[in-house]
Amino acid sequence: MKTDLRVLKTKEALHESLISLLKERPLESISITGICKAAKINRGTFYQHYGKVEDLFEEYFKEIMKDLAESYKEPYRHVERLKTPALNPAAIRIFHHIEKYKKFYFIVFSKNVPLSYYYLLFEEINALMKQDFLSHPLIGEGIAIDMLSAYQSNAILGMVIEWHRQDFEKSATHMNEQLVKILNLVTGN
Amino acid sequence: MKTDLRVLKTKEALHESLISLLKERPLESISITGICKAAKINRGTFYQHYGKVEDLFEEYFKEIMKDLAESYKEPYRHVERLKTPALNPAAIRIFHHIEKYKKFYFIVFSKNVPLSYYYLLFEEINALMKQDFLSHPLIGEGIAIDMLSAYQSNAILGMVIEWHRQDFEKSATHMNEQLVKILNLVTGN
DNA sequence: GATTTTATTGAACAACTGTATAATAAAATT
DNA sequence: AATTTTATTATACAGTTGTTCAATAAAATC
Repeated sequence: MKTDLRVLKTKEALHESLISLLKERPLESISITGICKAAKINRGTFYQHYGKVEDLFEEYFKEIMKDLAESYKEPYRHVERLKTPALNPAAIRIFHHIEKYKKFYFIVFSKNVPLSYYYLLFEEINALMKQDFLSHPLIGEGIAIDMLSAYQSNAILGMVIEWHRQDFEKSATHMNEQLVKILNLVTGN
Repeated sequence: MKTDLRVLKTKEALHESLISLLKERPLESISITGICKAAKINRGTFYQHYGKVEDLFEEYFKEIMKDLAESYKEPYRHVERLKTPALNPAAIRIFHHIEKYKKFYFIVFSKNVPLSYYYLLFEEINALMKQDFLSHPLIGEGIAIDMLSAYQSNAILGMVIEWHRQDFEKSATHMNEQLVKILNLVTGN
């Protein structure tokens, strides 16, 4: 009794409708009425599952982030582990993940979108960063581990913000190189 | 011919109306119609200056951020400059500034608010961070200065996010201490 | 102080929002 | 296969949104 087929069909139709509308115009100009018309779903049904257009996008965005989460499980073949505690799987994967889903991250980092998308991404990276710190007990005196991981996670997202500001022109590999250089600089090369 | 008195009055009335409504209910539940009724301003006049409720809040938020910008001009009396390049005036002042305007930053960092507020804060800190890096030419090989400053600025905002998540319970002074400790750790104490 | 400029008002309109209800259709359960 | 449960639909309604327009009032300019 978990997933009624009708609900699955409805959500699928709404998802596809949103995606197809997003190819034509920006998120903020898309109305609930418009999505429902395109999806041939009653507007009342939309409200049974979501409250606003952004909630629908958020659900879709979570799907995309699953790809990020799963990519951690792979052994990191291509990048050998560096001595710095900040360069962990989260950091290594994030740029390539974003590059892969460029189109969506253009939206996720756009001005008029709710802060909640940013938080979703932050929480994902932060959780892995924290986990990595906990398994490397080399951390220091009187520092709240939550603060440290928030610091490091968001530092990487800062690079993503700058990357987005430059329309994701640089490659993910280049971003990783920049990160390594910054970490080497900051760790006192 | 710069500031028509009527415009000033209108904006002032709308600002005050928004602030007073914010004391009762959250930003997302406040309508343009409601603000205008309370301000005794015609709704059409609102649209002459803003597009949505969030734009009005943004204007108010910019006023508050002027306080942050101005606080840099004071000599930093209370904190002696540390050797690390990351601890600059921006970093030093930010926590106290946010503590001072707690109520507004609860909104600025809330989930359903547009990402643009976050960006405003980021840009403010980032500009100062960059400026500080440029005056300290000790920066390294092949690192884009924009990336480095984005990294450092947003790292600090990461701490603010965690701080907000804990309802700003810790003091600004405590946050500054945490920052110094993290920088000492990361710089290789 | 008279004139010009322009912001504000009030009204009206179509579209969208958010909510509710009864009827229907499609699943799940037995 | 019959029954029960529940998601979807169709419809309706009051309120909000975004826009336009002529009339008015308040500033700026001369």
